[in-house]
Amino acid sequence: MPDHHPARSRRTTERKGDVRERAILDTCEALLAQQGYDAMTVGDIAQGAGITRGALYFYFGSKQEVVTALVARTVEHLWERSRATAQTDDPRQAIAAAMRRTVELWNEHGLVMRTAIDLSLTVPEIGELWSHTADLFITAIAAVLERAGVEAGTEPEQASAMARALCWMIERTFYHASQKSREELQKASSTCEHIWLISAGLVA
Amino acid sequence: MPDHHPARSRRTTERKGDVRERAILDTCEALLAQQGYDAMTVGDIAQGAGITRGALYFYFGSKQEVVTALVARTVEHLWERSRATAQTDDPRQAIAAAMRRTVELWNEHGLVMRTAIDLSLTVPEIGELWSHTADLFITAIAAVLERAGVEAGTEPEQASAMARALCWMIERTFYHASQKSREELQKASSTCEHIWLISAGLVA
DNA sequence: TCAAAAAGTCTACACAACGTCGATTTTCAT
DNA sequence: ATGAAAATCGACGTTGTGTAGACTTTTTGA
Repeated sequence: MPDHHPARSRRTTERKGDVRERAILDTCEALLAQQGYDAMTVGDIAQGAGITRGALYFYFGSKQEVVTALVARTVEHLWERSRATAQTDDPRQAIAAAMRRTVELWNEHGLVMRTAIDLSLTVPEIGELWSHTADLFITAIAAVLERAGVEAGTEPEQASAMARALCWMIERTFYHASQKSREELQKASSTCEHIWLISAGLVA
Repeated sequence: MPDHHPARSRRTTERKGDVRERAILDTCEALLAQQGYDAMTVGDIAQGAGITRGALYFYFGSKQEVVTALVARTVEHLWERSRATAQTDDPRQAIAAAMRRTVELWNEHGLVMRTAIDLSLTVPEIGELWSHTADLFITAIAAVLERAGVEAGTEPEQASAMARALCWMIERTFYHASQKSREELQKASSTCEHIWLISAGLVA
């Protein structure tokens, strides 16, 4: 709506701060991998981003806010990615596709996802982001179960509740497997897919 | 080997320190419920136990050590309790009994169990305790699956791997449900039991 | 073009919690 | 009752946090 200059792409300039902000998040992600959340200090992040602590506080109010922003950035990816996945009517294919996608997501973003899970209790904002993400998955799983013939509803043995349990199974199994290796993750995926299929009544 | 006094039961007296130590752990558990791990300070624990910080460091080297001891104490309970459970040959009954027992454990010790899970990554000792506990459950679940006819082995679709996934499903589902209410926990239990039964091939 | 406003940065400070130390008091077995 | 071991205390040094105010760079618009 604003900005009528004809031959100009959306945002004219990229604020210097935008670059720094990205540098901060990138550094945070790297440090998270190297030292873990507790060991990582605000000074470390600032240093890695090429500024002082004082300057970092211009961008974020605390270490928690930095990590929250990092999680938000990552979760954004997940959502985009999920939206972009082709839809299938055949439950079997839908399940296979979902598991394949999930493996990719954990391979790419496992570290941040694990961090998000770990901090969900401590940092309410992150808990919010993660539980919202989980809800998306639960809804998707429930839809597949229903299409496969599982009775719809929220009672303990109906689709919604089962989808929730399956979602947590996948989350936790992948959480552990992604800490070990890609091979483990792949195996874990097979197991989860198998249980999902059985739960949907799609296996003898 | 030492101590030959005939008419004396094992430990003659209970050291004053033993009482204090228990008081510290009790206080820690209470504070954990009230404020959570991060908010809880060593000073708080000491005060709650009726001593100063300095004195507390006579018993434990750090806040983490205190919590680790608390987790160890609780986990001890779990093991005793599990050992004391009647064994059944009928898989259906075994599953029902296991789930019933699990609900009880989470009702009684949910807070500490959740704390143990949360700190597993940060505090290696706690991670150790918890993963060992999980292994016990995984072994038990696998045994039931095998007795129900699931092929034994560690490949992705065999008993061990499935048991692991089911264990994480139960852990995570109970983790969340126990934060809400006993009713939620009960429902969660039904759902998990259902999926376990299906996975064992015990449901049409 | 250029000056004022906005954005970004730095150093220094005050604070909270941690863990340690040495001195001191209490407990307890003989 | 007494001496060694157990338990307690208060004070100290350290580290990491978040804030404040002064300073520099960048952007904006007349």
